[in-house]
Amino acid sequence: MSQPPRKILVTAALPYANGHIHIGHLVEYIQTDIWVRFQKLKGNRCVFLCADDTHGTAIMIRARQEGRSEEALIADMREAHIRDFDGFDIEFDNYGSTNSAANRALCGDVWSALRKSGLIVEQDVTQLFDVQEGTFLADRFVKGICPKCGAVDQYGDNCEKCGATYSPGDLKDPVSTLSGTKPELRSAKHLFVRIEDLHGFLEEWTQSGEHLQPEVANYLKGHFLGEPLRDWDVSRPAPYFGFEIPDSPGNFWYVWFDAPIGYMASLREWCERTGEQFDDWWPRSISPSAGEGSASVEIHHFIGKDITYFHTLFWPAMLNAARFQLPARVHIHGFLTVGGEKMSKSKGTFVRGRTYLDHLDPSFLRYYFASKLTAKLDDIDMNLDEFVSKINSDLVGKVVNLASRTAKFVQETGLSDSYPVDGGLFARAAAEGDAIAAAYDGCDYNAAMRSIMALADRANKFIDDLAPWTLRKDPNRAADVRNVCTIALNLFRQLAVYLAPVLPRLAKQAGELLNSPIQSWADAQQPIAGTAVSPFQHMLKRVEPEQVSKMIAASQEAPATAASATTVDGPAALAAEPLVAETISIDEFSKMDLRVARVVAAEDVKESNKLLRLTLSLGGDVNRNVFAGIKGVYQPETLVGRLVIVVANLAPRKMKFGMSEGMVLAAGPGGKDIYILSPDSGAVPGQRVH
RNA sequence: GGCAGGGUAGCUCAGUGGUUAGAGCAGCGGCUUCAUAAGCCGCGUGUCGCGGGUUCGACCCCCGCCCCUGCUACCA
Repeated sequence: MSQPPRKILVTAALPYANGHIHIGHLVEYIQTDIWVRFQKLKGNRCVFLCADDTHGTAIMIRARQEGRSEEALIADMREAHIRDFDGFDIEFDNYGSTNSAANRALCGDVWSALRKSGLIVEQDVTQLFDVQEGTFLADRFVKGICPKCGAVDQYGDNCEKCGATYSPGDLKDPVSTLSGTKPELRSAKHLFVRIEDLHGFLEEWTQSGEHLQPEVANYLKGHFLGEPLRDWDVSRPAPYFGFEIPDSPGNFWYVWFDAPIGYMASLREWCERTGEQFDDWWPRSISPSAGEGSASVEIHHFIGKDITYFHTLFWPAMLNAARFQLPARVHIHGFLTVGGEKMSKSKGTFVRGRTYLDHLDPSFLRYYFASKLTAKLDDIDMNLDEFVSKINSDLVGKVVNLASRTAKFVQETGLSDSYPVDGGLFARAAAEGDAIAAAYDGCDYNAAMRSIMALADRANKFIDDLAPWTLRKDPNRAADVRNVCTIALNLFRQLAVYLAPVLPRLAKQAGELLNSPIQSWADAQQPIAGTAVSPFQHMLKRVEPEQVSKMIAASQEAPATAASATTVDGPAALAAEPLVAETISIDEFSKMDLRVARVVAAEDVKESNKLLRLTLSLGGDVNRNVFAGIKGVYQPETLVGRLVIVVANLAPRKMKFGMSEGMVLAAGPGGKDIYILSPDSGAVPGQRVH
């Protein structure tokens, strides 16, 4: 019954600072947050850590395109991430950044341990180099013709058409997607970790059955552990946004080296803030196979299946080599699909967290995901109709309804002075607490939600059978009414405790209603009596399907609008700006390079009262950073995805906020009357306007 | 190609070597009207992907096949 409290360190994967949080990310953060809240409610000591993952080529390139520093970019994104997580009640004990002093120091520690173990080796790596941009090109930044089958537009590492794999040097007619220029082969020194030396350890750790789901263990065994492990390339030559390796000037730690160490850095920051000892929470392990004594801390990582091998091979290898305690468990979840399909920008199912919050209550998503999540790494599907009906019938119709149909009968009197005889209902539900707890602890939230809803059904039937609204008509039965409602409200409160990890707001509201705060999992074991009952207030609004469709519409990339109208147009516009009398030649016109472009990012320039910062794609990976004076007329979110016309050869202009590399065409006199030009549907980014 | 996971009622999913395979939602009929048009009762449906095999008996075990998804380290 009462085990000693566990000491648990929990991490969720670090979101990359290159994009906003979307509902796919939220599967993980909600899953983890529920687990952490559950552990805390159980009385365990639990620390929940996360951070922004900030390094790497993608960040460097994007910052360059936006004409600002990497630091400015990641600072903005971090702020947005924190705001989004907060909106979903995801409560980290510390939210750090991999670009922090703490992380640099810890990377240094781990690095020198690897050096001392003799695991670091040097090898030359030949890669394509973009001379114009002055940077080596990762495979995804090179396109060319497949050397095997001749398919065009293939990435540097493999061909999507014929499936051939090759090295970027083999690619025919390679083109850098950054600059559009032809890259050249150059070789540079890279540093590798010889993890094959740890093969035996990894075999044992991954296959022990204790740390990983069985599918994952099989995957690793089949894919990696069956043959010698290849050396892991952990450095990148300059220029690279990251930490320079102290004993190898000009080389930087690869982003996947410093990202997981970011977990530790976040812990260090938390320790500094709270006075806790780092070594108590992430000890140096004496034994390389990490003893998990009862007194020691358990480390739990929650990740998506896309980053499995980083967390189950490289990371344990690094920890082992540096003699840090290994994770007790890596919990791996699947991807989110919407309506049975991959999230899609054009279908509007690629929903950002922020967009969701503009339309819907975060509790809904928390509950919905909880009802779908199991311990397996299957993908989970978000069916929007089901989403609406689950929220409305489970949460509103079953759970909250228990309170809303009885609370007002006892508002005057409060709960009965002692808990009445209820035929064992409360006790039976209390007895299920351990099973529900086990489901939470084992990440089988689906099972937990099923059990809880079954309890809600029983409670509703109880009220229905006893019909307090009928009893109420007989003045002699006032005590019975009070007793029935006392039971009903206690059953409601019990459910609120069981749901508290998922729905912290509901738990708080239940506490306020009954004037008895929910603070612990054990609160579900004892009924309360004699407390006052506050006036009932709505706890959750039911979902209207229109809210969901609006959210989807707001997430949809604007399709070309087909407007047709036969109207009579007035002369005012022409009068305001008369036609220009002077003519130009076709040659003069053709000096202007007008292009179709797609808005791939749009954001507010805070310091300016007119400007939005737009990132325009001209196709491929050719992007332009353009400032447009349309703030207040267009919401940045509504621009993303739509096609515009840009003057591509307008001389770049340095502005206070960065470089503006073009101009988006719009009609209208200005002020609020600004109308961006769109090409007809069918146009694609990069096409020239003639 | 290989590997992993999945294919169970209209939808989303549970499930176990053994009597007539389940839940929620949707649908249909009734009751109720306290409650956020909420609640309660009753009803239906399924070749449990296909074909073999093991077994007294398989949706669950084995083999083959089909379909879906994902992965396939020096990309993130």
